[in-house]
Amino acid sequence: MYVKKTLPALNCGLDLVGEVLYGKWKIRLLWFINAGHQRPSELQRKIPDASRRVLNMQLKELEDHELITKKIYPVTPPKVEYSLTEFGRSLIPVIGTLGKWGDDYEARLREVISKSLNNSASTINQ
Amino acid sequence: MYVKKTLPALNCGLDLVGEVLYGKWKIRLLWFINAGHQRPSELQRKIPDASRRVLNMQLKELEDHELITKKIYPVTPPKVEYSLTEFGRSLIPVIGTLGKWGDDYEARLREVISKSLNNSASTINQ
DNA sequence: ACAATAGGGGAATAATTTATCCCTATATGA
DNA sequence: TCATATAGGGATAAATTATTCCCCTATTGT
Repeated sequence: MYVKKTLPALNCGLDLVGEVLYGKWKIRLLWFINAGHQRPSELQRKIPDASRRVLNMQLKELEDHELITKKIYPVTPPKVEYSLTEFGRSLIPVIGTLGKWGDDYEARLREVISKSLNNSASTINQ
Repeated sequence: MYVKKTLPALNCGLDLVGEVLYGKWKIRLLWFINAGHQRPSELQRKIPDASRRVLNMQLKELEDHELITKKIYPVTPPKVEYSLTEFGRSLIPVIGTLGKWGDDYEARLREVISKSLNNSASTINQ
């Protein structure tokens, strides 16, 4: 298992938020769980660009940070459901704000993102 | 220069936000620039945990994404000032929300973060 | 002549994160 | 018997991100 070699900086609130939210899919995981997609396979279908493996790992971290809980039903085939904790739920409005900004500026964002992608890649990358 | 090999997913607003904000120091850079710390050396002093190099790289990306502008004064020793664009300024309330959540739950966050750090590292890492 | 200041950039390397591949287990349906 | 669905983990490879080290510019002060 991988162990961090450098300790994170934890000065202000922003550092702390970064520590629990920094991960490519974490915000989306929280968002989808909140939206009622609680089972791993559902989440994987919702986020097809992420590998199964990394979703499990990030879910584990969210669980370690007490933003979600995992309930395992002792049935076959196995059934698992994730839910937001009270703590995790308190993050939802914050993520909502983030998503709203993204939606509000969607066109602008697509423009600047594709501009800077083209900028660095004249080379072929599929 | 490094060129991305996998294209980012850009489905919803959250994906787009992620694309421009995902970077270890970007949010803090925006925050400090907004707070009036506009010169590179100031920013480096404010964020001593980041290397000078990576701050320059992330500032460049923020500039490419049109969230900040860079003004170079033709003097010696050189003087550079970053400012938020109108677009970048629109992000400040969002970052504020994020930071407020971090501040509100500071104690709780420190607790869960250090718990999960200890959890994985029984090994020495300074 | 040399150091300090202010700002940067290239190359190599280290650290971290994500992806791929393959394996486990049980029950159901073809 | 074999495929499918469900959930997950280990090992390894690849991709990405960040750090370190060294170099360059020009001026002012010692």
